Amino acid sequence: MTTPQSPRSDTRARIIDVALELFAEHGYEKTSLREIADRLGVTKAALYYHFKTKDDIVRGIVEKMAAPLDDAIAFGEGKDWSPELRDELLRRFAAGMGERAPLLRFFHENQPALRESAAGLAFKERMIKMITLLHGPEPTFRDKLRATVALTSMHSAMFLLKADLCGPGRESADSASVSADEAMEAALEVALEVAAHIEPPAH
Amino acid sequence: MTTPQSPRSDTRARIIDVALELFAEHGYEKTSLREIADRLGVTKAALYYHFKTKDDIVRGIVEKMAAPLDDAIAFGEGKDWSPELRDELLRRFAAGMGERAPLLRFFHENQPALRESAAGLAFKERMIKMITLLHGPEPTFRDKLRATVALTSMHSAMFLLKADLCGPGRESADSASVSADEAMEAALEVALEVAAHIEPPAH
Amino acid sequence: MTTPQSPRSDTRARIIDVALELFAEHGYEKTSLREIADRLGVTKAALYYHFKTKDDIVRGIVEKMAAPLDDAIAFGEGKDWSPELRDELLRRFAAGMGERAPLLRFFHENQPALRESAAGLAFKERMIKMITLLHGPEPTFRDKLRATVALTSMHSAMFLLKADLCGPGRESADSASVSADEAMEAALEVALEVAAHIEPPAH
Amino acid sequence: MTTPQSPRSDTRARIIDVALELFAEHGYEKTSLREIADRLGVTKAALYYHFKTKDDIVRGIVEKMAAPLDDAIAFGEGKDWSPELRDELLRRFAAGMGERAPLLRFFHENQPALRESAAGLAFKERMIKMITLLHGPEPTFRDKLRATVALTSMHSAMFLLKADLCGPGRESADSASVSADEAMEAALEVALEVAAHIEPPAH
DNA sequence: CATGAATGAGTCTTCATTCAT
DNA sequence: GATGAATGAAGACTCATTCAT
Repeated sequence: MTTPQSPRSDTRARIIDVALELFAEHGYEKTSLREIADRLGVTKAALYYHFKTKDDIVRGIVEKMAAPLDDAIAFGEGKDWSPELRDELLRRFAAGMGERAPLLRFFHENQPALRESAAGLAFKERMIKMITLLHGPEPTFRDKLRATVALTSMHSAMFLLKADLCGPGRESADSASVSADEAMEAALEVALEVAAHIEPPAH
Repeated sequence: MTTPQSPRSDTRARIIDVALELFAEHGYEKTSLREIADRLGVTKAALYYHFKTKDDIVRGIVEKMAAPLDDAIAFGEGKDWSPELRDELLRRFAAGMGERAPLLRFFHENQPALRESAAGLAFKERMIKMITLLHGPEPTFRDKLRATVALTSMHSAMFLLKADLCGPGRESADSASVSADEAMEAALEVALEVAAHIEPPAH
Repeated sequence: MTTPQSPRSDTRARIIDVALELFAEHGYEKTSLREIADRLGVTKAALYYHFKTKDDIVRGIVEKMAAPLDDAIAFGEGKDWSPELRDELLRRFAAGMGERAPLLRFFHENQPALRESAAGLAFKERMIKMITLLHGPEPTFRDKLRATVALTSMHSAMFLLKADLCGPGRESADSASVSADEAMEAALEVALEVAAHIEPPAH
Repeated sequence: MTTPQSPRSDTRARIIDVALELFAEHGYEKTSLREIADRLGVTKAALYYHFKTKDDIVRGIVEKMAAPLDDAIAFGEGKDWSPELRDELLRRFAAGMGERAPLLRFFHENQPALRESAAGLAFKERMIKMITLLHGPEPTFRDKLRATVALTSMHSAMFLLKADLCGPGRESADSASVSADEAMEAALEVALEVAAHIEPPAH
């Protein structure tokens, strides 16, 4: 069903890339199909050859970019919960999403739009699945929250990265020189810290 | 005729309340001035009597709702950093923002719109200030990130709260029964956990 | 009917002055009552105390400013046409309107608005009356046209005056230094030149 | 279905024609895009397919209609000034603009709107260029004014034509029967009269 | 595969005007 | 004499979407 018989055309893939970039940067609502089309050098109508609707582009984005998340979920599902599993899940999530930062940004910063979108909800389902895998069985609300917060640390790291650039004269010696990769590394560490507090039932 | 409670029309205040409610629920872009006006039983033009522009309503929201944040900042500013100060700041932030959850939701879930808004940026500045007070002097990037993540825990708690309600058949015994207040309490605890890892320079 | 029993309030007069200034500068349509009110330091509603409607302000302008025109018309009416009368009429028109340049500008540059305005038509009537007095009895179309063109020379002079300021690098030695008064003088001369060609019936 | 006359839609051209007609008749500000669209039997949005903005329609009008003016300017530019050149320029201007009377009307009667329009200023530049060609080198202010007044005679003729029709009971025997063509002829003659007074430097 | 042309619904915004106080 | 609050109508403009070619 998801495996196409042919490369599905280059344009389709380019639309997805450009759309995600713009959605992450300017937001879903503020990004018009014309902008996407213009940046690709095609007409709006061309987009409609590849996608039935604007929301369908989101579906395309999710389908293409959520693979690492699905892999992590597949890896965790069925296995018994353990601190090691928990940490491995976070590592896989970080590895997969670190390179797909725009997707996370899009997800976190466009909830209102995504809430009304089938594709958006599908991605949210995955995030929630990931959360449940992280906190394991019989979680307290606190545990659920720790799992959730751990998953958001990546996005927070990006927020910080952008914020430091704009803020006037607030560049402490070290943080100004942090690269995106280093930021993601730090995000994983902090995520592990948070998750470490998750207390499994003492069976 | 419509029972005016106070001599000076309270319409302005009502606009702010309704607008924040709708902005948080449906998003800034998806909330039209017509919706706000309708829910208030006035015409769109009435909104323009009180606010020069849609974005100006955001400014109004921030000005009215950011007071607790400002108080917390004022409390922390000038004081020497200490773990106690850090925790007290978080407590004050939680106390102030817990009751203003919609504001936080609006802030986190509408970044694209807020990025292009003077009022939005003003609020962001406050959040960043709060972050710097939390991590104290000479922070590592990790410390900054911990401060940031701590501040987001409140919003994550709300995300969880909503997610549990909507998600189909995923109500684990305890979390379904968590009240908003309990959630905020948990959020504060997790925030304190995260912030506890902040390592001050060993002067 | 036009003679008020009292100074009619200072505000009324100030409204008229400011309105004409703005109407001439930015045009009738582009000038909002708010602009007029703001510049006067009063509220829009205050304007409505003095004038029933926006168009009524135009009526006020005409009533206050058209006096010199009426004087010239009164002077010419009833008298037998002669080249001397014609020239004297032009001189009086020039003397009266030179100081009321904004009125002429308003009239010439806002025809579309004035065409739909009772007050505007009233002023137009006066201009047409002036034209008929200028060309005298049994005019050819050419004569009428000469009279018309003569009356427009004042406005053309103002057009030139403004145009020279903006045009990039087009300031020939003499014209750049022309004052408004000199321009009006020149306008009268050219008007007399044009009118001189009017050929009266050789009775 | 609606009999498309030419392969490439002629809608753009029709918009320009209808828009100029309405702009000249009711004024730029008072003409809404809905009116233009309605008269063409299309929707407002269709206008926006062809023109980015209302002002862009003006640009379209000028680009399409100013050709004769450009031709006259091209003819005059570079040539040494002489009374013959001056008169030939006027003749060409009259020939070109006589058929485009609405454009002149639009220009003269909508200055406030045109002053704020790039397209409007572009046309004004041409008019000013035409003026400078007419008066030749080292003009006195009077000469410039004569050139200006000469160019306005066409518009004054139209003013007269319309005035006679509307004015109540003021139709002198001959002028009522003047056709548009005759009026333009008269306008050219008067223009030549005015321009004849231009005094070139006695080099 | 893709475009050119067009639509319908809706957005923010502005304005002249009104009226109780 | 004047204001504060509000309205109704309208305006320019944008956008996702459609469809014949």
